[in-house]
Amino acid sequence: MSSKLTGQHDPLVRKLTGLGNLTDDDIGALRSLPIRERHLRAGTLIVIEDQLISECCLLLSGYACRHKVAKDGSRQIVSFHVAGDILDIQHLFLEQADHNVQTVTDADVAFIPMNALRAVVESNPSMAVALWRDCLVDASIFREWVLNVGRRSAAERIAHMLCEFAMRCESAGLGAASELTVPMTQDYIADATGLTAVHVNRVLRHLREQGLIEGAGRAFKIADWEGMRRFADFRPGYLHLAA
Amino acid sequence: MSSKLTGQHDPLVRKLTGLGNLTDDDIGALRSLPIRERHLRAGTLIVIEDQLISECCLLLSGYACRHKVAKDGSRQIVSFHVAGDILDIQHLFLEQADHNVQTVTDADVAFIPMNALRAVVESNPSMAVALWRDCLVDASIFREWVLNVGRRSAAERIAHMLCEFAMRCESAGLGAASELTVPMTQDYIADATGLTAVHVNRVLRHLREQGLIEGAGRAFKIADWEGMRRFADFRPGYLHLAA
DNA sequence: CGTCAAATTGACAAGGCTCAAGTGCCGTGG
DNA sequence: CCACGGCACTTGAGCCTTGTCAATTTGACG
Repeated sequence: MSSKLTGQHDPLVRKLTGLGNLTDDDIGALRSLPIRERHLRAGTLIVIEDQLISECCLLLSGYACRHKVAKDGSRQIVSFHVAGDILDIQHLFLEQADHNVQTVTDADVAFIPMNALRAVVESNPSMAVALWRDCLVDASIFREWVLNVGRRSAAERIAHMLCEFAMRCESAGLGAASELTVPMTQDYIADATGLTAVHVNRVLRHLREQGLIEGAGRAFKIADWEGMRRFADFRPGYLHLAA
Repeated sequence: MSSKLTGQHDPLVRKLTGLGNLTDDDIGALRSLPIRERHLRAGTLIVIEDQLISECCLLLSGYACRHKVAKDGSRQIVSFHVAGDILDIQHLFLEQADHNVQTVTDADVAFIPMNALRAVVESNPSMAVALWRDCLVDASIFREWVLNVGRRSAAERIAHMLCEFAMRCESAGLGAASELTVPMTQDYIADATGLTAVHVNRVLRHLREQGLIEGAGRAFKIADWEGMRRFADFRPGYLHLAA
């Protein structure tokens, strides 16, 4: 189960060293965390609202999202996640899940017992700071999403979401933002922006006509990064990425 | 400046003991934090986006909000705060502000040097857990706001926001949720829900006609708590209040 | 009593939703 | 190798919720 010799922990180590200064000791502690690895098909639910959580889930490859469901059954995605992201670190100190976590594509995930993680946090202050900082960045992104969904037009919302997603992929080491092909369906984009899939489709056509994105159907990418950034009012300070 | 003898620290102590088990030692450390107290008029900006932050602001009385501004100048409020709330704990580990903080009413606030707070966190693990937990609850509320603004009708949004606000006031010791008179103007409600003030006015009239709220003009309160809860789909689990 | 911010109301416009039909793509099974 | 089924994408027509603009009223306070 434990695995000091393989590279399973690498995405996590990469992520956390980007968040703070980890000592060799910290990294050793990270690498000795017990891990249960799983391959999941697209659309698999990992965390379900109201569940009691005892394991922390780390995304090793693929994409995932967190979402909540309204009274009428409609879904609101509250964040997307890429390789290296910790999907439910909030359960370090909150027992009960307040939202669902689901894979968007096929994905490899690693489960770490929350107790083991709590133990590492207690004995490694700089690890605690890195993880705490990760929580704070998460919260900052949620704030930007409230603005995005609350005060931007449909086209701006979608453009902003795409800019953020591309930049986070780039910073996770998945390649240049301008080369990324978007992995989610128009349904996912709709649920993330508070729109309907039909309207997302129309907006994407519009963005394509403006030359801001390119590529047909479900395989498109950002064609004019600077134009998109300006159109979407994307100011990435809120991602708090290392300079 | 320091003030072991006065009750200035009490709202903070109240808040944090609700978040975790603090030892006498922790509370002593809290009470010996240096504090600079100020009275602020309604509408005063406390934190401004992009600023570098060196002090933490605690709300002692009155109400405050955090907000972001879109390209076109429109404003999105991302959270409201009540007495006892820590307004910018995120700057414990994020240097730069990604949003503004502003008083909604006249308010008393206390500024604590961020360094002093970091020192307390380092030497008092249970304090760290309580503050970390506070950050996690904050984030959970932001997620709910994304759902609120993204997937609920205007009336449901407003009703939900009012339910949350009332319940948080109650849990902060400001009196029963059903007795609270709402302190913000229709402009604030609009900016918090992603609507216009005109439409908020129309919706409030509607809610009044339904008997869900009562009271004229700027002084109204929830008249039918159970009805509001049901109408707004308000399930307070996401507030992670102590049982 | 004047002033100013907030609330209120009406008429009209528009952005985004709903419903419905049709297309393209890909994996599966015969 | 082809037919089939399913899912995602695409497009159109009409409607509805909410926004815009503008005028008026109300209430608090000096």
